[in-house]
Amino acid sequence: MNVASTRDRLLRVAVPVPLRRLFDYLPPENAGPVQPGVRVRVPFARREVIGVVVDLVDSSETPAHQLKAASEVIDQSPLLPADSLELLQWVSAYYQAPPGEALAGALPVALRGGKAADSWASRAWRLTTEGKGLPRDGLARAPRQQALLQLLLDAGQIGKSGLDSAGITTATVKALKDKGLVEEVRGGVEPPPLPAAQPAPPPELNDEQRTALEAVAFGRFSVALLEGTTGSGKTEVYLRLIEQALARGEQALLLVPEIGLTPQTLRRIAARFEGVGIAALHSGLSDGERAQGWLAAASGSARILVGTRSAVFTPLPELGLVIVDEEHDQSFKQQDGVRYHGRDVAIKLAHRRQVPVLLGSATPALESLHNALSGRYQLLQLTQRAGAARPPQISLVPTRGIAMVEGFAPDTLRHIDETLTRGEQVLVFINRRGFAPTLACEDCGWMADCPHCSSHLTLHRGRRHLRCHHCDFVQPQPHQCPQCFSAAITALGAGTERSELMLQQRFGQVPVIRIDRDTTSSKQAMEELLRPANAGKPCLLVGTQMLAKGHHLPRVTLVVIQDADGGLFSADFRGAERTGQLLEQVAGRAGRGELAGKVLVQTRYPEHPLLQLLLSRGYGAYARHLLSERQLTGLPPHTAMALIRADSEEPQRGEQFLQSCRQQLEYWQPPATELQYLGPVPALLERKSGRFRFYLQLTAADRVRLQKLLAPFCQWAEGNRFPGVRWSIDMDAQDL
DNA sequence: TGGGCTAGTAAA
DNA sequence: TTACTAGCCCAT
Repeated sequence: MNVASTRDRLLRVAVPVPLRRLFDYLPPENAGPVQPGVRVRVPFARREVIGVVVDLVDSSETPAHQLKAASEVIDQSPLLPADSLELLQWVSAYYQAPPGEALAGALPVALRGGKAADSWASRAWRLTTEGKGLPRDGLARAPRQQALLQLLLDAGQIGKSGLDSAGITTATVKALKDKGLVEEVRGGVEPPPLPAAQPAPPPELNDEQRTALEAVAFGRFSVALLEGTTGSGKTEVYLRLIEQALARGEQALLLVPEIGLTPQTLRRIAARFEGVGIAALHSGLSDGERAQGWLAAASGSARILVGTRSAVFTPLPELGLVIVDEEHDQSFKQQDGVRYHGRDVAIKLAHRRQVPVLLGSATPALESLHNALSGRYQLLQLTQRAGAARPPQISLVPTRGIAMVEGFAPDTLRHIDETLTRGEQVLVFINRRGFAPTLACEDCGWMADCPHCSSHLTLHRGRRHLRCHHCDFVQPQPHQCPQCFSAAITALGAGTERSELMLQQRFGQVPVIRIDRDTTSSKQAMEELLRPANAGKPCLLVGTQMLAKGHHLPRVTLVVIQDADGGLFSADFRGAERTGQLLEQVAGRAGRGELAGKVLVQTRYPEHPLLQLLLSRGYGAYARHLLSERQLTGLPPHTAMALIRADSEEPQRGEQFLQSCRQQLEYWQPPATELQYLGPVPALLERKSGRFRFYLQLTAADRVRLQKLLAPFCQWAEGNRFPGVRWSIDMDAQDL
């Protein structure tokens, strides 16, 4: 591509607005050559925005007199390379998302504005020509400057870390700079430093781990599902694969769920790969740190990228391996904006780049399991717990008709007591934070409901308020019924706060540690709270699913699941799958060390066939059973599903909009076995933040059929006005 | 009569 | 999404 040919071409720009199209611009006056992937500042309506050039074209559908010129080309070289642009355009097409939003979502926030990409480049210093001409002892009267001069004469240039280790301050550097002897240069971008770690020797692999490792072939595309029981050493397989990728001179991408990226995990990776550039991208970082990590990965200085969902869009020029840990985790699916699934995009990425991808989980998503069983993916299994650990013994504790003590059966309390007496640790899992899920009046039946959502308010006694967990509405805790003024108002049910209090009163001799979103709001809080547990002292941990994932607590020998029934009767067809995953993950926290583990599952329905199946034969058999049920009912993963979601303040508006959608769609594609419509139906949480929510469900024999229908549908819906209605497409929706 | 609010509209 | 405009209400 020569300079003259690019100069006069039009820029096809993805602008960050919710419109499903691109916009063409003239290049700015006196602009040099422009390449796809650079950011540009462009006039848009009556303002200026930052967009990304996705293509250079010779002609435009926009009449020439309407074309405006871009005001500035921000980047010299593409911020997003061609393959990232193509992946993002695929995402935009597959998820029916506006291209500008997909592109903007791929850039770290700090780069979405017009900030220069080299703002995060490391700074280094070297001698100017004049400086180089000085004799070695030319600054004898200023010993510190003399030392720096000698260093620079020997090393050529020196960075911040070099200065630090030589004990030279920036004041000295500035002095030489002012004399015109030293100049600053911009180096590459280095990833932000990780918490310090003690290097640890890698553990021995067992036969299963070795087989799994050997099954992954580098240098070409393949998908493998690593189905490994909790504690079976999946992480060790990941680390060995990463090691191999690094040895091949390639970069490795490790995607983890939102709460999986703990300092503990990062330390483990840092400990294994000392001296290797590792970038971590997660929500706990500042915008600057994120940008720095992203750029370090994009420039190749970071060889390992560990990150949540959105890290899948980070450019990795030498990518050789993709791993998705806990691939079943819900947090991989974006719930608003561009509703992509991180795991599925990771597979697409690996396919495009012709590299292997490994999906790991103790409780695979039915989607992945289906692909593995049908031969599309390779199935690798780890059935033995690593080291001396043995699988926990699981038993049901029936609670129907039993006199319960604040949500605990007498039997359960006895086991807790015995375990603590032995000096071991107990973990109590309650999937509900706060003190109680609602407050009710005993006299008139009033209940504390959210004024904006179709849900109850949760009592948070510590903060003396009622809070809605869906919209964050807060009101002070009432002490009499607002309806009949009776003082007899009771907290119904139990959350983590209430159980913590009760357990404290009963087992006050050991620390009771509560882990939920309310106690771990600050960055380091979780680690801080878990310190006594990690120290191995007897203690009681009470928490929500935050506690269910990824923590290795070798002294926990008893796990109590306070209420297993929640998801068994869910209206969402994925309810049973999720409950199974959660129970298996929580149960997996027991007995990870040398001591045997025990799991108590409290339930009102001990005879429930699904519960029986899960407990007697484990998640593997349970999931395979659910898969056959889904086949009979024609549900994903045996079919493809998309939702058209709509919400409005007035309930009829959203519903009517979806009604017209259905009419339009049926006109294009009448219902048939290969394509079925359901709805409009109200969402499970019908009202949220003052808006009524409905969806129209499309189920098709294959994805292509849905794609072919949804693309024109979006054009149609975008071209029409539906006052008061907000709508979106949710391809492969995970929640109803 | 003008200020302030909302609903509607266009974006290259 | 954002920024602006037309139309409307209501207090002065």
